[in-house]
Amino acid sequence: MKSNFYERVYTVTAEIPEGKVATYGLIARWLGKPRGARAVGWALRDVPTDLHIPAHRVIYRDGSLAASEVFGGFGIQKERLIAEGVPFKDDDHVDMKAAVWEGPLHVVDE
DNA sequence: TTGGTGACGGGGA
DNA sequence: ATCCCCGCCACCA
Repeated sequence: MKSNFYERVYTVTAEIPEGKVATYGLIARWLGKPRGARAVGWALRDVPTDLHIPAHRVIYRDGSLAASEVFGGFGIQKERLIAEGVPFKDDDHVDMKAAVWEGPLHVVDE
């Protein structure tokens, strides 16, 4: 059993399929921590780049993206999402209704 | 152990 | 939509 919250966040995030996105709160919920959204954001902030975790697919509940500086530059996250086919509602909001991932079909142990 | 911190989220004005 | 405030959580000095 891995009590390591970070690892569990990475595991679920790694499962987000191309063209789909998830939110911090959703991931927290799948991990059994409905109120742990901030902790998820914290975990994603420290993702080792060599793990190839698609952290850019995790966005805000309202479809907006992370601070422009976070992914190495203005618009980087948006470009990557568009390249994967993620539908946008407008210039800076993902079309959540169509792009949110349903979530892992299996239970994520604690 | 305590306290500060932040890639959050929800509710109210 | 925007701003503000507050509760939550894991981390790290």
